[in-house]
Amino acid sequence: MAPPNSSGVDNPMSEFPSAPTKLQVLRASNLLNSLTEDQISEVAGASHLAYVERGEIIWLTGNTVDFFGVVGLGFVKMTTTTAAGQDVTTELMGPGQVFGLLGAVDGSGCPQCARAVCNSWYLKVPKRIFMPIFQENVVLKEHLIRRTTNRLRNSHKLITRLSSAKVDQRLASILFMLADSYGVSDGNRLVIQVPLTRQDLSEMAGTTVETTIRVMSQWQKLGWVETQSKTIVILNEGALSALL
Amino acid sequence: MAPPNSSGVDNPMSEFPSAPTKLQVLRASNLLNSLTEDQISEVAGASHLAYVERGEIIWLTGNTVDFFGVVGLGFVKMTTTTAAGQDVTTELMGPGQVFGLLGAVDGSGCPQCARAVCNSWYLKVPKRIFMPIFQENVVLKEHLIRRTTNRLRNSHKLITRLSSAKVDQRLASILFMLADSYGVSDGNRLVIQVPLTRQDLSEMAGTTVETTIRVMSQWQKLGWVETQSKTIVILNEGALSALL
DNA sequence: CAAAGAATATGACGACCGTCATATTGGGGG
DNA sequence: CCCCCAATATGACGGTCGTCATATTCTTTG
Repeated sequence: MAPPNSSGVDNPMSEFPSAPTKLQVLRASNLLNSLTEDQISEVAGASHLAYVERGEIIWLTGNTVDFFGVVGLGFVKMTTTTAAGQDVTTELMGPGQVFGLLGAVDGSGCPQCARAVCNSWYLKVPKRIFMPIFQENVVLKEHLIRRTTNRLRNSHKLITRLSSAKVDQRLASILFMLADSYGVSDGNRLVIQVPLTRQDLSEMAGTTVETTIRVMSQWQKLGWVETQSKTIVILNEGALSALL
Repeated sequence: MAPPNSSGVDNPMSEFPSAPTKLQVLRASNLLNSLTEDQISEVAGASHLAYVERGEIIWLTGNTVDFFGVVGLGFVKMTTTTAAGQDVTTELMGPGQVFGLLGAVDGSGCPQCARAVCNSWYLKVPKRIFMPIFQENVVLKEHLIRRTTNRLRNSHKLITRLSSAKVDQRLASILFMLADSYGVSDGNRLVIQVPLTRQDLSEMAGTTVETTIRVMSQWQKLGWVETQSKTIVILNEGALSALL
């Protein structure tokens, strides 16, 4: 994958999203922005911006990699493939979010696959450079506890939904979760600025593409949601909430 | 609940399990045993052993408590109740395991309900005493990162199962997970020393009691498992594995 | 020991949704 | 512009398992 224009300037002639700078990525990370300026400079200097296209695999489950990632622009999903060949998305990482750091900290490598949801930029932070900094930084450890706790909490919520909710409830719940993190209100419209296919949604909801399409199609006909190529818009929050 | 004999001596006249000592509980915790001897003594001195009976609630979701728990003897399950009134167990804490500490660390209180699976002893550790010790202890923070990461990993595994596996596969998977943590090999028998009802299993497998009973009943008829009042025994690992 | 309650067992029925198939639409590339 | 592929839409069918009901067994309590 030839790197596109990474000068930080939006190039209207190019289809690629403009690359953020390494410093921008690190400063946008609410986990890593607790590093000192010197440490941020050191990490930025040793890191590399990488570009991935939609669907591209960053690493596979069980791979050994010498870096962890920070999403700069776009989204990365953490997935597991079942014995039956079905993909399950356990987490979606958006801009500023770190992925793969825990594997570095506990030496377990890559317990899940990391794959780009859309064309994205991410920062590859070398473990070799980062881990000594991590070892000396108590505040970063505290932040990591909090971040990991938050992720555990979200996992518990997902478990609860998967255990008992009907598919439509699960999908509504996912839309609200996405709106919480990546939604923008625009009048009566709640615009989820994540470019997700029905396949992506189905992997998060523990169902099949066909079922996801059916539910979303019905909601579109009812005027409850609207989808465009890069967004999902919640038009009737009340109706979706009432499903829960 | 009147505290039973807590002298540390097994009383054959009593139906209550014998109480461990506070020091035993702390030393058995692979998270808390990284404290210094002085800190362990301080924590033990300020803590109280508590006894709960089967089904008893230690705290409800949303409660505010001034302690976290360490299981001494028995098991505690962390549950959420759905809008439809169904209980979902996200985690099972056994002897030596800490519950509620993350709520203390991040100030979120009790995001889940803690309930005794069987008659159990646990240590109530006052947050007021513990948190200053925690703040000064980098090794404990590192251990907590690891522990929380491990729990997050296990949650991802559960999510994967719930997303796509059939009920029998889910139950088999849960039996193996339990055997991993709490199983003892005895010849060809893998004895899971956790006293779980079909209700408990169903809450962990995201299904109903009736369905759990059907599956387990069938496996008993096939000679694959055997259940007694306090244990589940895997008799045919191969057959259960083949379901996965 | 007897009674009560909890846990387990089982049957009947139907709803949810997965599977398989086919058609249509939308987006990207040449 | 055309072609190809991916994404979405929809139908038919059937399997899994949830729901409701009832019976039996086991455990606990007085």
